[in-house]
Amino acid sequence: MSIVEVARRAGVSTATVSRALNRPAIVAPATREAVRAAAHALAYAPNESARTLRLQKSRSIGVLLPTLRNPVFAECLAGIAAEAADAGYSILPLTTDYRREAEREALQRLAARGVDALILTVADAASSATLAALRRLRLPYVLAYNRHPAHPCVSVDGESAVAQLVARLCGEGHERIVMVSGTLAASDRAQQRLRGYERAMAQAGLAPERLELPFVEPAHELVVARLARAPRPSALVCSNDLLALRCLRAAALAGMKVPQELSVIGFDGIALGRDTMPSLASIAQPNEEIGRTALRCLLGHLEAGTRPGPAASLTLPCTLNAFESMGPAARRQPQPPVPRSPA
Amino acid sequence: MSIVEVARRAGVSTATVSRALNRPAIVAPATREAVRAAAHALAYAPNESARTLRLQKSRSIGVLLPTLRNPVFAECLAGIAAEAADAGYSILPLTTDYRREAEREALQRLAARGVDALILTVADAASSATLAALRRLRLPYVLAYNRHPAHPCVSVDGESAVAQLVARLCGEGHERIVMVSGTLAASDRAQQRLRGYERAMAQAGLAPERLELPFVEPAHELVVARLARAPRPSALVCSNDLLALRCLRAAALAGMKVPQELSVIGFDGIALGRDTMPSLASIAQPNEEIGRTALRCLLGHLEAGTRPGPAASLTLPCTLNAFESMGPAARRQPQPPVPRSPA
DNA sequence: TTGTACGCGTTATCAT
DNA sequence: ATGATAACGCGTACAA
Repeated sequence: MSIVEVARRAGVSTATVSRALNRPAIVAPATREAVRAAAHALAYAPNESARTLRLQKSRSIGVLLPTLRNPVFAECLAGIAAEAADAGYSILPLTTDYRREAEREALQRLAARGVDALILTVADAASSATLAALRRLRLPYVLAYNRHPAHPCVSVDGESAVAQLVARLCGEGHERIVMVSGTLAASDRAQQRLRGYERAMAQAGLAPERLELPFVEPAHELVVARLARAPRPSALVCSNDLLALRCLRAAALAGMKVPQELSVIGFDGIALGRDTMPSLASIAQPNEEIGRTALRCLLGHLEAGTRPGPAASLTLPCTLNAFESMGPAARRQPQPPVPRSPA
Repeated sequence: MSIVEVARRAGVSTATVSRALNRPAIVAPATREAVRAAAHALAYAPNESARTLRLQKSRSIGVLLPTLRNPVFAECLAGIAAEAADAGYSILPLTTDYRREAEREALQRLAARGVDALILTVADAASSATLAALRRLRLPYVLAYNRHPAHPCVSVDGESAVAQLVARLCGEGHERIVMVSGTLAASDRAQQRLRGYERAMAQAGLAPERLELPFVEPAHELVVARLARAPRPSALVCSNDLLALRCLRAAALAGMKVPQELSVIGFDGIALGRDTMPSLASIAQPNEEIGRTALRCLLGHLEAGTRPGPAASLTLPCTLNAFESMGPAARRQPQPPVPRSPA
């Protein structure tokens, strides 16, 4: 089913077939149609490997993500995949499970596969050996979620978003706000969010407090234990939605009403947060849009024959989903009950 | 950075380089080491496109899934990806968003990319035009989640699992059990689960009742409305966990206590179900294992030069996660309160 | 044990 | 407007 069969069937040379299919304008209408008919009849599809070898372009994009078990990255990949499909590109996804060695290996494999460009989320852009290796390969790339002045990044300003959130919480009377995060070493995003929290707390003159949760295990107990201990927090700002969901459960286990006695806010805005009870307040990132944007950025540069540099970085807006799990702080002194009917 | 440079640097022919790297046993130890040193020094990685063209094998597997937004498929893909990485294979994932036309297109693209085999989840195996086209391509493939006697499938027996669950619920006093499902046309799995429900209800002499929820929207209102109407259900058996989560929320909105007044059971066993309040009871599928198994099955056949047939089908066990959201039916007649201390 | 030469399927260059 | 041909990088049959 190669171009040779099509050529034979259409009674032309292989060169003409190639031209008729790739640059229809430069062949005679009659031959063009003959070729098309033959190709259609044989259900001919050009062999992409041969094409890649010849053109030194694979029309494929490598994607390096920490995991697909976190809906954030699954959604991002969905965005990348949709946009790639539209443009006739394929994607080669590889996950690292947050292991730094895995990043290097994956990069090698993607390079060998001849991807035209890469979208990646690394553990820590500042210290990444992977990025150093990537620069040497001179492959176009864009980071997703990571933020670093030396690299082209499609990301959100998590630090400011968290700072704004904390400021808002303070404005609503919260004084005991605890930041819940996972293993900081695994994610520069978590570090940025923590910075935003610390900045806002300092500005409000409040003492910061951090609760670090082990990565894999639900670990509700740790949260429950903290919630039971005085001074009890009035708000939990969580580094991501998966943690926030666990905090919601922990609050229930600890017997604290959300949001009356405790506000819980996540980060990511995963779709499932709309279905919980209470629904999960969260700083929502446009995950799918991050993927789509990163891919479009790359394609633009590929067409132009250039590579995205730090100047190509884009900061997408995140929005606060002020859902049910957040509210103003409970008053310190309980008020008398509101009378049923106006006096 | 081709094999030519390595050959030059090692002072041998390209043929020797190829042999030294692919079949080390048949070259002299000294040359072998020289070649390895040169390859290492140049960070040489064989061009996969050239290799694919020459060998007519791409060491890549196409993966066709409905969506990545449902954690079920994201987890499955993670399993496929992990197993593929171990075996030195790449994966090319494409999603269809439950659109049947998209299945055909995707198949064409995967074939053009020269994948060695395919793993796919189609809307409905019985009526799939995609599967017909696939057979004509003579590409090895395995269906994941789909179940059909004419195809090799890695799946679970959802029908029996739901039937058993319903039987158990009946045994625990439930009499008003409603099945909640999405658009049936989009998924033969949902149809099978419904059959299991209907069978068990018939066996118990109970009247079946189905609540169909529109696919995308949360649609809590529909569930709330049904919960408010007499006769109120005592149990909701949901076709998947995403629906079940919504039912959990709907129950809270309707003021029904779970599981005391209403049991809610899902299907899939997504990881997030452990973190909700109450935790989500669910018939858990081994999603990741389904992916891994499908891939291993394919690789085994690729090695043997054969193609999996219907006889290669595997049914993996699913397990009932009897978490907090399910319990025995409330007694019809309220009992007198239990005395605090024994008489 | 190693080297030479060919072909995998495609597209671009250069003739015609 | 079309055809012949070389080249992309690799693995292998065959020759040495």
